[in-house]
Amino acid sequence: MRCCSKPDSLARIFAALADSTRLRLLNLMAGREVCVCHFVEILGQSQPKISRHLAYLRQAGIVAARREGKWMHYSICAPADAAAGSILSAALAVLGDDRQMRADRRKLDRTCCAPQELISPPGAPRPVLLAPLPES
Amino acid sequence: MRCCSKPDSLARIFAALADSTRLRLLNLMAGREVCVCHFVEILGQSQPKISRHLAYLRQAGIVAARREGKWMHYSICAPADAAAGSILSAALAVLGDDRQMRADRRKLDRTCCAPQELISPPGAPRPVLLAPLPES
DNA sequence: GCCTCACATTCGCTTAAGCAAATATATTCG
DNA sequence: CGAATATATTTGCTTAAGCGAATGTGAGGC
Repeated sequence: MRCCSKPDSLARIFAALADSTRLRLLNLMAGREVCVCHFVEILGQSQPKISRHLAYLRQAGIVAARREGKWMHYSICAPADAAAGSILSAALAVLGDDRQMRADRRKLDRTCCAPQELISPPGAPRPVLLAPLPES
Repeated sequence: MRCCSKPDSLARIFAALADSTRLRLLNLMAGREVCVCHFVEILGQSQPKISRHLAYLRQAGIVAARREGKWMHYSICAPADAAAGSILSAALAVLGDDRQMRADRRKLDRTCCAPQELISPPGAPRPVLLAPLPES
């Protein structure tokens, strides 16, 4: 399996969290599965950029992807390493205190609960609520 | 003050933690002030390398340096940002579960409690116990 | 089969990180 | 002041990250 030392694996988790775009993505995924189109819409950034960061998170073992027709849904999954999981939980908890992060989540809530009112291409999937992380 | 957005400041903390050498340094400093010579000795890495990583941590606002004669002592200080502080605490807590980290700390304990027995240049300062982080 | 939509990936570029080796600075001692 | 010790910084290099722009791919609809 060519696994690396534990300190390295911890460092890798921190590296995955060391980007504000990725933090915003994770914040939006906290507790729910989210479709890529919503990320693009809420962050207001280019689709390739969002996609690349999602790929990074997936490779880091932090998020899982699920295809549903044309749409891809992403959600947070507990990392294999328990220590990494506890760092991730701490990070998500702290994100909740941030203004920007809360604003992002409000936007997602609006997309979820007042669907065709303003945003999202018609027919876009709604964000779905998920159980919280295994180790909270 | 040219301060940056909160997500960016959080990302910066994670970046500071995203290196295994820096994690080992922080682990050794948890709860105590440590002299550079001990870092070099325990990690078994070059002095310039250690010094650069300490400079990085200092710039990130995570550690403070204190000069005492020829020796420099480093210790963890609570970051200005409370969220960053709570991430740092979580990180330090998790490090304690790691084999390598515990081995490092044992070495430092030996340097501290069985002084001239084997290691350290004669006259090197002893690591000093400090109060734990403000927000633990 | 072709077109479109929703994503993903590649390319070319710029910037930052990490390293070893060398050099500089500060302090103490003689 | 000069030498020695402890630490910091610079230099030159290699590698990885992040970005926009362009291109590729998989699923549905006609």
